[in-house]
Amino acid sequence: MKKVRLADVADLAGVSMKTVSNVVHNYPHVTPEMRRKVQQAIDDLGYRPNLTARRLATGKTGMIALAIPEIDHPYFSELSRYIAEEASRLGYRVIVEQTLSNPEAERAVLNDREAGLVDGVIFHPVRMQSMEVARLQRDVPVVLLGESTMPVTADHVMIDNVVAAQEGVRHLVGEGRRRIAFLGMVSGDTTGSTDQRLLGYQQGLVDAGMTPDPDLVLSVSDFTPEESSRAVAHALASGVAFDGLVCRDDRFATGALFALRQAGVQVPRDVAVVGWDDTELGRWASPPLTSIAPDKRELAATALALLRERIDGYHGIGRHRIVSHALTIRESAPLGAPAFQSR
Amino acid sequence: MKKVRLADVADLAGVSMKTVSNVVHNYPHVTPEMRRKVQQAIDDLGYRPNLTARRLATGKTGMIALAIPEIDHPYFSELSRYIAEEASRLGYRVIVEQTLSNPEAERAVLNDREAGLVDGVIFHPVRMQSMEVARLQRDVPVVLLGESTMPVTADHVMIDNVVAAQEGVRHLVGEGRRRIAFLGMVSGDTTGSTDQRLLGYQQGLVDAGMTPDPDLVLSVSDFTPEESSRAVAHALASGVAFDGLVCRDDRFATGALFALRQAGVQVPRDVAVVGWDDTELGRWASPPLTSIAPDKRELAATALALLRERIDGYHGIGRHRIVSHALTIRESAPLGAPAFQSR
DNA sequence: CTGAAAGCGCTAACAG
DNA sequence: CTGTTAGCGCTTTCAG
Repeated sequence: MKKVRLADVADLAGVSMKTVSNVVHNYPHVTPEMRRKVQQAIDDLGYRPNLTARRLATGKTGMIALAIPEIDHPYFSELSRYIAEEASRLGYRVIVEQTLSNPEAERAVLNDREAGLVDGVIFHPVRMQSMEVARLQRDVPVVLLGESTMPVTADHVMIDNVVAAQEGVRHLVGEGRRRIAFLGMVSGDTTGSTDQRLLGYQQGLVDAGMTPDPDLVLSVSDFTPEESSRAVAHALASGVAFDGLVCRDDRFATGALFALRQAGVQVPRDVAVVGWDDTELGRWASPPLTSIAPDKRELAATALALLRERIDGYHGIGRHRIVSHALTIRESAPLGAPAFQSR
Repeated sequence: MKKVRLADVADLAGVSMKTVSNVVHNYPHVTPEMRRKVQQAIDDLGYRPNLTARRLATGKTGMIALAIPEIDHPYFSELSRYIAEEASRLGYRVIVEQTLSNPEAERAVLNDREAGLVDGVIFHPVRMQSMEVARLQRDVPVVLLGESTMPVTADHVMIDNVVAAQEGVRHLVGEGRRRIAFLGMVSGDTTGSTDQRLLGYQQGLVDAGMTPDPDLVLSVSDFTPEESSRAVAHALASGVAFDGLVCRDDRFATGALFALRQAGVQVPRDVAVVGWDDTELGRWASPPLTSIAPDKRELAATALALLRERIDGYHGIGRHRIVSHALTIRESAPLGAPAFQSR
């Protein structure tokens, strides 16, 4: 019961390796009788093709790497799911590379010490700068995710963060909010996702004829709900007054909801909250979060489509794709619930 | 800038392939001068070893598969994170296999059509029965996760569900709850995780001198918070009265909290709720969930340790490991908040 | 301590 | 439509 090879099957069936291979691959032109005989031998021997050998011979691994900061961040776990599903649809297996936002780990994603592991990489960098990505990128096809400005050498998929943030602000303004804060600058987040969201937030205020107030931009010391909660609690304690809040992501929004509740501030009556990413975490928050919803499925499909083209030989310049988003309205910032009136 | 091979490096350096290989692998007995020369050639050529070829030659892939129902279920995404971290610590890469609780997909995990993809598999089945696992399991080392009764042919890691559920009940009883319900029978969940939790729940009631009431065992039609919420709403509407609730997992508990809130039932005053898995979802629920907390890190470490031993040649009988758990107390079922008294 | 050569198991070009 | 054979790139005895 050991190591059955293609050649063994060929021997038993009394045919050549090529014929066995043809059967394994379901090639059309094999006589039914031949096919039967070979299949018999395969079954008898319990033969299964060795993937590694096949890869060596074909030069294709049938695998892609998905490199993300944290597997268990709700946004990334949900995105991973769609990517896994789409990949499997295209016949790829996915190997997950968790960078934990570690610069070295991010570098290792592109600067791999060995080759031939995967056919392509989908990479969401957090610390790595555009230039560095360009410099390190080698022969492996790469599609970048996330909101930073990306090098023209790589493909890139994102949503329009500026517009999305503007829409979030517009929604709050439309509901009568006049002092709208932004939650989540994080030091070390060098890729500019937050910057773009902040920019859109400011733009949204200007669009509404308001003047951005620096005091209303809240910083968080780390990418956790705990820190977000702390930041909001601190702002409230410091007397920063706001009736609307746009958050960098649902996790931060979750922490914010907690802090507001602790402080006896009612949502949405006193403060309307908008999250980002539309994750399950926000969907079941109390109150459920209104959230900017990137089309994760489309994101996954687009990323894989681009990657596939690269794998199939496309060598052109980097392409940028903007994927659609929506504002999912829920209780934390509902329609028709003007400030200071309970529903 | 194409395909630099080991042989090319050897040529340039004017040494044999073996020597280059020795340098690449940091073998001790190479003269410093030789090493320098070879390293030079490696750098000049930008050589990187081809993993696939190495695998073919060594027979080891350095990869393990993690097969779970859903990547984005909070419990599994958190578990995945620890497994990824531990795997990377041991030098393994992880490929994620999402079964979506599909029987065929689960079968495919063990019954793989091709060999040589991974060195081992960590598998959390949901639909597959013990017998079937035993029947399908082949030569690849497998460690099973989850609570079903598992075949003696495979290793298995779990927490003691019965005891954990008893503890959950005991906690509620200690806080003065007298009508404690259990939420989450799901049809099609054939592995018995829920069964064991239910058993522990019943045992816990008996321990406290109470009589299990079938009406207090709530069924859910699918593994989603939505359905859980619906089930609880239905129970409330039907006049089922309870002052404590043990949930099959945090997701169900989240749905339950929602339904209770909608119905104007206060948690924990009117109903104290205990979740299961201690996920971020529950940590930020409102109120934050008391939850049975499997030690996910230990779970991951144990599973990988067992798998590693198998990969390294252990061929003995299946080993069962019980990993520790705790009851994390939070607001949904706090200490010192007897029923019908607000805090 | 280094070099030569025989695999690892499969694919694919090329004949037949 | 089927058979032969030369790789794919690395590891690893086994001599030297």
